[in-house]
Amino acid sequence: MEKTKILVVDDESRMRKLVKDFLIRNNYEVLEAEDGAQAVDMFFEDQSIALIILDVMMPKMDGWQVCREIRAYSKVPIIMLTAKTTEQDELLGFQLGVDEYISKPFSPKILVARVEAVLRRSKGVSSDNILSAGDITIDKAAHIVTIGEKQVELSYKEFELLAYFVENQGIALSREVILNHVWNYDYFGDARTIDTHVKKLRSKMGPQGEYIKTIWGMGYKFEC
Amino acid sequence: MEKTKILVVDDESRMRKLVKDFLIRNNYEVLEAEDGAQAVDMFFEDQSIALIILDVMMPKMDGWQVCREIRAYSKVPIIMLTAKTTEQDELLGFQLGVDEYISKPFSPKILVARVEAVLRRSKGVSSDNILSAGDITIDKAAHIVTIGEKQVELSYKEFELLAYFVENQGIALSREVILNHVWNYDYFGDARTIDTHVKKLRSKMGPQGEYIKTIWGMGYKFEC
DNA sequence: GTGTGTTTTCACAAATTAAACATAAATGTA
DNA sequence: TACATTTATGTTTAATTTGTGAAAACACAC
Repeated sequence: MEKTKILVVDDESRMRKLVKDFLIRNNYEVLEAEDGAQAVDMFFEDQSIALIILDVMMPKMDGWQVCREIRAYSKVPIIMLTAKTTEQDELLGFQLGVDEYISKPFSPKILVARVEAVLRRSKGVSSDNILSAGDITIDKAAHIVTIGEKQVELSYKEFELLAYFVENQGIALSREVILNHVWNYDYFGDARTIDTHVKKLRSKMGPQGEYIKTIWGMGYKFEC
Repeated sequence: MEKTKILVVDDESRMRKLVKDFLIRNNYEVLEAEDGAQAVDMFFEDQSIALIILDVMMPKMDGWQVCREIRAYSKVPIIMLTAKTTEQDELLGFQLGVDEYISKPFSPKILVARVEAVLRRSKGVSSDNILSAGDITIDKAAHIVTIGEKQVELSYKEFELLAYFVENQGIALSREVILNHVWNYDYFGDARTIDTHVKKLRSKMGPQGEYIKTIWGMGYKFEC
């Protein structure tokens, strides 16, 4: 699979390098921009940028302004780097559609964890009704699941369950939570019914069935 | 972890029960008030209420008035239940600081989704379940612990215990306190059980296992 | 009604974890 | 140092959770 592209915007080259290094070490592809104008240009030229990390403090055009311009056209996830986050900032950021903050100085682990969390969130919310994970494609409108080139025949419940897993990939889901979302809220059946569906899903999905991981004592998690 | 408390205000007990049921099934704690005065009283008595769901149409004091009184002192998120939302209503609500509307009749999914969205927003943008200490990162959503670059496989209890330690780093924790938080309050087993888990945690954590320090005659403390 | 496919329940085996126990090691105290 | 306590650790036992196959319940078309 293609590496995920991240655009890092900061006027300080040292900071850009720092962030870039962490991300590259975690298998991301990194583009750099040293000011807002360049960032906006790059973003509109390269449609495959999956995430933007934006420093707030920049000469000429500050991070908020960059955010505003990009948000006028795109819902791409944006993470803001701030010296320290005040409530004011958070409120402003929220109105502008910022997805996450990271306060400087930050640890590499936090940076990567936040990046992953934001990407995870944004994955589920694709513009149309098509979800995907690895080589699995789910067309919610047509109720069709494809793995690789081949279409997989799933029953209604199996489909709903898989779609829910993919919408929440990377997140550990308890049986209770799954029941509430995939079944109706007024369903009072046995939670073990999920196990049976998971079993059938795994067997129908072939090797990709292993994407559905058991979290012992907790529930399940979908992860490629 | 503590459940999130939601105050539901409606004069019709049937409607209260309906909303309450949905919320409880999603692991919220629900308080009820049957009129505005009671709602305001309850809110100021219980500081831990995280969200208020307010019916607009109520005898004596209507939802708008309740909202006004609460907003005079608090920024607690408020969701309004309306028969049908007119632009007028929205404008008024917006001025009063209403966070969200739900039109009756509503589906349980919509209710819970809105509640979750509002709570997420109110927690600040960065509401991700990521803890860290030194080079240890804990992603509570994904149920993943990373030390340095490497992922560590922990059992359910081990994960919960480590998360609790990291959430309370630097604080000396007695066995009793640990039992009450990581195990259930109604757990009456041997407190020495903790020792066994600490042992396994330390061994799985390698050198970082030493972050879990023994406080002789007292309990344990996590510190980098 | 019959037949077909789906969903749910159930029972039991397999896997995994949690708890208990026994003993060794460490710590604090007189 | 000797003794009492407390903690660490390796091992054993018990309990819990999950996987699986099969049967029962259900839904729906014919």
